[in-house]
Amino acid sequence: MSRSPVLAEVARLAGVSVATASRVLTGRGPASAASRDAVLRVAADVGYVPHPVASRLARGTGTRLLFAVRDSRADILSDPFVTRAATAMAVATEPDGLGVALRRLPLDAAAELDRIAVDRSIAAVVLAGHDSLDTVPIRLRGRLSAIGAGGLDVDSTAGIGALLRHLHAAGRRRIALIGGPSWLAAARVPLRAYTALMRESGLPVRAVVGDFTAVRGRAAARAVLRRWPDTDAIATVSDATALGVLQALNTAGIRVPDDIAVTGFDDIPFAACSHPPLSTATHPVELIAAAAARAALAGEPTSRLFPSHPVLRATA
Amino acid sequence: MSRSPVLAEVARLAGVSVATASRVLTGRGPASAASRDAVLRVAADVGYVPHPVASRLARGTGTRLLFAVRDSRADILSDPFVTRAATAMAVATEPDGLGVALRRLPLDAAAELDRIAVDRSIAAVVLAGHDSLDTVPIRLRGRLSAIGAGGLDVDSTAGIGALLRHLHAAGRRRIALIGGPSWLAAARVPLRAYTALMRESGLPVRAVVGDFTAVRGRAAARAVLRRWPDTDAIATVSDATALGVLQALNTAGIRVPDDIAVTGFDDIPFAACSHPPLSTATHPVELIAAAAARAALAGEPTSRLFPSHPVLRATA
DNA sequence: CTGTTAGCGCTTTCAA
DNA sequence: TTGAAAGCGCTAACAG
Repeated sequence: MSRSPVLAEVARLAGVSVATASRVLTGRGPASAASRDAVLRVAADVGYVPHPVASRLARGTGTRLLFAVRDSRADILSDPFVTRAATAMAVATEPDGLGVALRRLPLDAAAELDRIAVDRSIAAVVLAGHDSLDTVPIRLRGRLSAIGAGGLDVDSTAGIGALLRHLHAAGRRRIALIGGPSWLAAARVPLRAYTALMRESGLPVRAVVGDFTAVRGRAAARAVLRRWPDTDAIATVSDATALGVLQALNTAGIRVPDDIAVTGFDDIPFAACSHPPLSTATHPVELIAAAAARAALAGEPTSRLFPSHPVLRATA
Repeated sequence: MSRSPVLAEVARLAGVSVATASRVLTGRGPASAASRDAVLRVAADVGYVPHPVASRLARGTGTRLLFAVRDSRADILSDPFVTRAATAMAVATEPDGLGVALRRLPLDAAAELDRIAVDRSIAAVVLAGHDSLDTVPIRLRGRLSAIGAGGLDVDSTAGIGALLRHLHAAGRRRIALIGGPSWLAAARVPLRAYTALMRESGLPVRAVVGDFTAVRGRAAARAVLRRWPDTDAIATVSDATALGVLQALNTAGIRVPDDIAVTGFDDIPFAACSHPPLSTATHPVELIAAAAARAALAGEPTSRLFPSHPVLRATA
């Protein structure tokens, strides 16, 4: 078993120069039909597989897509949203010979971003949890995209809106919201939607801060009950939070949804396994992640909203 | 803002050749204290960051770690175990300038493995769901490791054993097991442990096949009840399965753990959020994944068992 | 211990 | 449209 065939071999066998072979195989630059055919046939014959590393070195682009998640929690990289997204990116970039790298960034990410900008092994960067793309190093321009905050995001205004309207239609009139952390600009979107809707319907605004974890969800639920004992619905912006809420209500002997309705957000795989099964909104996390990866690699700072569909199970 | 400094610059500034600079910076090969100091100082001064892509091209090693998961399910790549492990690998390999790629392999993976073997961008491969490493292409030798099946694995004999003993001590005498899929060699380990323990204690063997999903867990639970109506405990080899079991029992009006005790396996983040909270065994998935990544990269076909600790919550 | 010299495999001017 | 040649930035013989 010999070494894998290289471009030079293909070129020689096809009777053209490596330059021509390269042009044909990459699709960049001119080539006559004759040489195109020859090269393509030989390549297929010998089972030529290009060497992405060599190609990227020559082109000056990196070999990995960095998924940089800004968060205050040290364990954010084991958050289901992050692991799902990272995995989807790995799948999406695999065919290009790229790999994905993962890094948590502290809230003040400036220094870290500078370091990333000079790392020539990084082809592009997908940012999550960042609120202003204006402050990123210029050297990163043209090779990054963002999830959330003005980048690729779930249409949470519509999503939370639909859930809240459902609660309202079901007769709930004292609806609390457990939102996202205050340092996250993207968390303001669902909060605004909630506030506007409550005002509009003449309902009280009962918002507390959450952090996308079940632990915080439990605590937040208790806080809500203490502060507004007559609450009849708790909406959240994350399934994990909602599961925490469910637990807190269960142990407090409060019936769901009879006494209090609960809604999640994201429809993680186990949302259907809670007791009662969680009503939530489903989001194409894998699609979003793949789109973010492509946008970063293409250098187009895409801004796009993905649909949020209510999934009504038993908690609301 | 100019380009990042390259090795040649550092060498020139330090008054040595690039070869020496390379030796110092990579730590391979000799170097006098004097040149070492000079190189290191200059490198720090100019903020030299090596170019992993160039280095790996020169060295002939790839730039990504492939996590190849063999499974019959098309959606296996969104399994929590896979996403957790992949993420952990991305974190573990990030400092080396590597990225991770993810691929599902069909049960008959021979052709796919051959293709992987000729992909020069792949530095190493971590296999999961594979049962015999003897059949992998020779070209992959020395750069792969395996999770499960004789590679890096959870000590499921001990883990399942501890859970079963706990059930037995709690008075359960008709314990069923929902195991793993039959095509997976690694699934035989917990099954053997279960069978041995049941025989030893003079208890009936009630084993059915599962596939690590909640959906299958629901169906399997119903099958168990139909076949052995007096079952008083259901052990599983995956939390997802156990959550499915819990659901099936809930809807059947069977009380857990009063009527039937249930145990999971893995302690996924949401195991604590089920109702009742799931008793299971906790496993260092991230540690295992990181170790597998290191072993693959180091070319040492490690075989090691990781501890499984019972986490007794409310279902058993 | 050190520098010189070839590469690693591909891309991309540039001149023909 | 094509080929020669010069890199991309680093590593590793090899001779000193």
